[in-house]
Amino acid sequence: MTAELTLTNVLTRKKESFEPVVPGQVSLYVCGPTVQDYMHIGHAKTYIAFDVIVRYLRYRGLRVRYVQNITDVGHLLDSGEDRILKGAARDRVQPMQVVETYMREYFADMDALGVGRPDISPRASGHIPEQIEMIKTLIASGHAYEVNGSVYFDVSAFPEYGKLSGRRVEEAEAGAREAVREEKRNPEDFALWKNAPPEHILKWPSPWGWGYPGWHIECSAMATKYLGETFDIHGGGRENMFPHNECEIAQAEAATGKPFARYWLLTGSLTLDGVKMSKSLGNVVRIKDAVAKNRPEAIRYFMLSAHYAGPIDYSDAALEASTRGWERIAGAYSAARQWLDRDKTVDGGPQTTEAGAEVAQAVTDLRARFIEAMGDDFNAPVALTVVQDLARLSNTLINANEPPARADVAACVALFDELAGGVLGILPKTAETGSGSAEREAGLINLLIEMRKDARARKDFAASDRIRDQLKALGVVLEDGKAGTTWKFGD
RNA sequence: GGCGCCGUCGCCAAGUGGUAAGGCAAGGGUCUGCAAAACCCUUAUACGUGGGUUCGAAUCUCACCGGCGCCUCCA
Repeated sequence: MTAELTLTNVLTRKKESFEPVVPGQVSLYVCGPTVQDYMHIGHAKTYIAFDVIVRYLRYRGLRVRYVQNITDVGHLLDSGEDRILKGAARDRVQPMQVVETYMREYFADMDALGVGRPDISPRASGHIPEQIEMIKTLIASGHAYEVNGSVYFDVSAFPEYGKLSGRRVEEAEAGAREAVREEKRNPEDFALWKNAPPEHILKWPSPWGWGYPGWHIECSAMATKYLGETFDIHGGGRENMFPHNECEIAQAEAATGKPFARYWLLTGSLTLDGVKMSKSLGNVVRIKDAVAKNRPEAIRYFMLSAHYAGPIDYSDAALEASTRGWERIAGAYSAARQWLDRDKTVDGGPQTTEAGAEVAQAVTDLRARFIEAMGDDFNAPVALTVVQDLARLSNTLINANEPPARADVAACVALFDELAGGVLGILPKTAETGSGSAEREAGLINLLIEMRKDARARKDFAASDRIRDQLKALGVVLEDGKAGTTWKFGD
């Protein structure tokens, strides 16, 4: 594949051609979740976006190392203090038990959404020595200073601070408590290490006494540890651009003297019915609840229907519309697969047709359009339209008056698997080769379809409608097409 | 207040200098025992508003209006 690969680099505010540090390989770091509560659909947007980006890069033949951290310490212990520590005290559980619980929930949610696991999921609590080392380096180079057992980054010692978010130092405002604020030389300085009050449960020994790491140092330390001092892509949600991502850059570049991530990809935010989700408004939709009400593939379709860098508004109506759009693709895929299965046992169609060359060319064109769309800053919305066009091609083929060639239908199915399945991950899971019971189920349904076919042949429509209605009550929908009856799960 | 993103058909959404993709919804048609699905046709002379640049702008520029995100933990 030689199609171009460009992406919008937030750091330069330009669309650039992607050139990895090591040709053929991609090092990617994405800011992961703070595991202190159930994951919500905003997380789903970001991680589905990077899941598809990683799938596409691999599809293009690149070797990807995908690192995504788990924040289980740090700022969690600061603002999350009441939640974690009070809750932990009340329930008499260790903070790490809380963290463990939600980390498992996070992975379960991602699995349900078909989001592939990162290659490395480093936890902040497991990299305290690395963080301490980096802090020591920063102190030695004059970029940080210690006060009362805490260490702060001296923003004035890093002139480039603000280059990602476009903010200038003078604009920064300290958000820390007054006591902490007074310790700092400048209000915009931020904590690398915090002295632990006696009531803190999670704390570690350090050269500056017992304490815990600051909010941002984990990402700098873990990204450079697993990807190198300079790596290719850093991703995350746009709302973390400042201060989190900005501080990551400052820490890492001040410590190593080298550029940190070369390309920054930030995802747009998700709103719910037009407003931001927040716990105080009580309008947070958890992933597990969304998955209970919608097909995971349809949720992916919805998230991919808008460009990753832009915003998206979640609502029941929007999900409904996306589900309909997804069903067209899933239906076309399912129908084509069933056509192939039937064709094996019944009278096979012609192996080639005059239209064959045309179909082959169409398939080639669709693949090229897909690769080009995704290669242009991962334009998934356009990629989806290519899959929609494939659905039209496939549907037209198997519903035509002239029976299609088996090879043509097979080519459509293969392209569905390759693009919609492999890269976008939106093909119905139930259509994949299933367990023994799934095959038995399919066999039973096909038996009923045969019996209904016989009933229709002798004009016994009461019997044929009974089969169709009863199956529908069981969640199996029959659809009569030109080439025979297909079935799908539905309501 | 500062930084940044955005405003394209009823809804969602691509397009970022060359004359408006796609999906959903709606209307008409074909197919069907009926139904569903599918397929075909129709639906923005128009891209928040007003100027400017250009042979030419939804695309560049200025102003204004409106929405959103961040500036405090947040994907």
